[in-house]
Amino acid sequence: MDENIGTLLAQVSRLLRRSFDERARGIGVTRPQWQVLSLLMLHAGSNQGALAEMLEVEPITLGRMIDRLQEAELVERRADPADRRAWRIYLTEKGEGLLDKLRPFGLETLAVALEGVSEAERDQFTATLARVRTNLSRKAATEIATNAIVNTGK
Amino acid sequence: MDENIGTLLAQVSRLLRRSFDERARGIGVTRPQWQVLSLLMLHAGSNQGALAEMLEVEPITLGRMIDRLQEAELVERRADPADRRAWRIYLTEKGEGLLDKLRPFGLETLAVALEGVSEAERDQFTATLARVRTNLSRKAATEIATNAIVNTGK
DNA sequence: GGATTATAGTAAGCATTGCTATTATATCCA
DNA sequence: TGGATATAATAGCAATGCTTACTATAATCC
Repeated sequence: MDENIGTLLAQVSRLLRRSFDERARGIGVTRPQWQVLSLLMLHAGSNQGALAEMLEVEPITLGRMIDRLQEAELVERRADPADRRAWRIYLTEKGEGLLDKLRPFGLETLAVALEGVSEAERDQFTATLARVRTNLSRKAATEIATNAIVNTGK
Repeated sequence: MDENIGTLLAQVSRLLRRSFDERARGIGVTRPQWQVLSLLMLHAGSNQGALAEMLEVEPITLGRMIDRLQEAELVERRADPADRRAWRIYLTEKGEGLLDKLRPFGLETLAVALEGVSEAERDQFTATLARVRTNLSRKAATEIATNAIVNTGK
């Protein structure tokens, strides 16, 4: 009975990363790096704290990923004109080009992972994952608490 | 649209680890270490390769976790009498005692994570996770290929 | 029986991730 | 306005995890 949900989830997450990394190895980008690049396509100019929050990692974790991506010339830090503590992060042209190459690897990894899983099951699976994320997220916990106070104290 | 299943899964797995580690910090054991200890309760005397396979990690990864658990006197390596290359891994008494303390933390973490997820949804979720693990596992891939040959060449 | 091949485990090196602590800058409030 | 507090980012340490390379031992095959 190792079919504990937590263990299973950890295993699947690791296998998924390994599967993507095997495919993308030639390109020299890991899955977490790819996720940062993808996020930057949608949220160019965000600062490190905001990106960390979107990815549910600690700011220092994201900061070091940006270090490496900057070293590889895939992203660049630009000073925030309004806040001298903060950096704003942008994809470089090289980074944008790489994203186009990586997309097929992501799709292929997911296709293999979800083979034999119906459309309905995928939707249900995504919904449950999203719910669990909300349950565990520090940000969500705070908001829920705040709402509770607001609602109770109406 | 960051609701990519892969990203979501990685986030949830990370949040789950963080949540468990927050609870178990005082005890000085991380979630992956706890998983190794739990596995040893069911499969005492396994060698490192077998444990690594059950956890879907590489042998070297498990070997170093055993190093640390042995250093903490939670497990012990005994020489395999029939194979001088191999170690057989056993929980110590201290390790068994710790497991009893950790179990509530694991249950609490999972309870928080799955709040608002019905029994049926949990079963479906577990089933999908298990399916994805099979799809991504190297061992499974080999077995499937083998079965295909066997079945085709009947 | 002896060479070849396979298996168990370890070593080195790197990336990812977290914790706590620290620095620099903003913001708030009295 | 000036001190307290909050926020953005970084530094150091430790654990996890993978790849490649290596050693020691077993198993196999001619």
